[in-house]
Amino acid sequence: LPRRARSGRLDSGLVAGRGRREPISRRERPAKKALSRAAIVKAALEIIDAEGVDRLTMRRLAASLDTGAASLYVYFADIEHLHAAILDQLLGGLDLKRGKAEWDERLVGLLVSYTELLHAKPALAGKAIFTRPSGDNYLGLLDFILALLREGGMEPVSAAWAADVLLLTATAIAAEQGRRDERAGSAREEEELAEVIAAVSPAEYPHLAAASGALLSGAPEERLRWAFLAVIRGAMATPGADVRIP
Amino acid sequence: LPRRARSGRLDSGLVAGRGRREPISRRERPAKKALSRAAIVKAALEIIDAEGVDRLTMRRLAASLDTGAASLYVYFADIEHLHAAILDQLLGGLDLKRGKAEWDERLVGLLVSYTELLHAKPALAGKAIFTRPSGDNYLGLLDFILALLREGGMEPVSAAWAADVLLLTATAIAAEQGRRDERAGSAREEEELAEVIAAVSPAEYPHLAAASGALLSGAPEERLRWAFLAVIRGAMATPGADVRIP
DNA sequence: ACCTGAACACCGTTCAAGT
DNA sequence: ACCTGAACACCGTTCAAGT
Repeated sequence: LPRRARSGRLDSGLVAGRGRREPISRRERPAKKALSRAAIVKAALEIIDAEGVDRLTMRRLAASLDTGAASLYVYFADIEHLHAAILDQLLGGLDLKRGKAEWDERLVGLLVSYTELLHAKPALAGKAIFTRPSGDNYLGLLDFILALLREGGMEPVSAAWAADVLLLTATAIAAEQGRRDERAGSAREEEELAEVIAAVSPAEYPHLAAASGALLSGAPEERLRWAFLAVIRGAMATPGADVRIP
Repeated sequence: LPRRARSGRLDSGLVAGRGRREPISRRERPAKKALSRAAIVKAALEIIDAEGVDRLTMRRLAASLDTGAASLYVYFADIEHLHAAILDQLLGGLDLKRGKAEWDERLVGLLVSYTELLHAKPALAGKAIFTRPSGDNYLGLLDFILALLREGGMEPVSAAWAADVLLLTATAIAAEQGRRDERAGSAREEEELAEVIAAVSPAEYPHLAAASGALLSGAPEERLRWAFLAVIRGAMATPGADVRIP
């Protein structure tokens, strides 16, 4: 095992007696599995769950796989492709069953599930706005959303554009909401905008002052369902032709 | 001027004759202005315009102001607060005039302007999803949107939630679209998802295959206007009570 | 083809020390 | 109060060299 023997990490585990550092045992790092896209994504998800998305870096991920960061570039062109693959894997947990409720109620439920899935990983949601995944699970989700919209009788162009907007909205809300939760720990100035809105001057911003109660009202899930419902209803009432620029 | 004399950057300008490096002249760095929030934001905008948002870092920004990165922390708690201040400054360029068109047409136009403003700065738009600005210009924009929605007769809670969703949607679209444009230079695999969608298997994803033409159809501005119009119409038809969870 | 260590070219933030 | 250099604790990506 020449490579492992040369490893600095392993060496420090073997040089015993100094500072009681936990030895890197065979239990922790069993029979060094071969690298693969799937194995890398799995390890990435473990890091995210254990320490949060911010701690997921190429270097840290590589270390958890007992290799160097450079090795990951055999499987992913860059960190954005890695993020896309992780997100697609996550989407595999979505339940795309038929169900018996009305099509719009099922669609809202699905989008809420999607948002909640991303909610715990706000940083990942933020990345997803830039790099949408193009894996099987994302395609399956998109296909299912289109099916529901068509089931509801939505015009084809509206349905296509609505699916796009709905997914983007869900992703953006997950990114925003999730980050807000993360910050809650700091406690000193959680929700700066909310505070500013609550204290805004009626003379300077009359409509804002009048609406401040409404702006801060509603449980997160209510507002989430409202957003999806509004987009669906609006899309239903808006054929693509309404915005055609000649 | 003891500090400037000690500056490594300036020294390298003074040691003449080596490699023809452009001297840091008084024209370029005139009479070293005092730091202030406004001066820092101004310098940041100059960097963004000249080199793109990705090049805007605390260290680089500080260097352009002839100081060290640590000095900026007197004015901004962290880089996110800096981003929020930059975005708010940018929003000052928005035209909030009354106009004579119908309220919804004016609102769509305003949101398109907002998106275009951010479009050139996709990375900044991406940050704005996490940290919304809470400066005067953002408040003014929010106030104006609320005024238009109320002018259209929208129910107060719907109007408040719609303003929030519209701004988030515009920001997310700007982030997504802008990044796509940035990538166009690479030319090898522009729009991975689009390619995948165009070539999707009808057996596996029947609705997606059927909608692939519609999904890729439409000019960016058509789709943008459609998205805003759909949200506005949907919000009009969706009172907050429709999603109240008892 | 796959994997590696080392290097390259950077980051944001903190802090003791100065003015 | 404001400003600084230096340090701390990191990053993503490339590349020559190995197997």
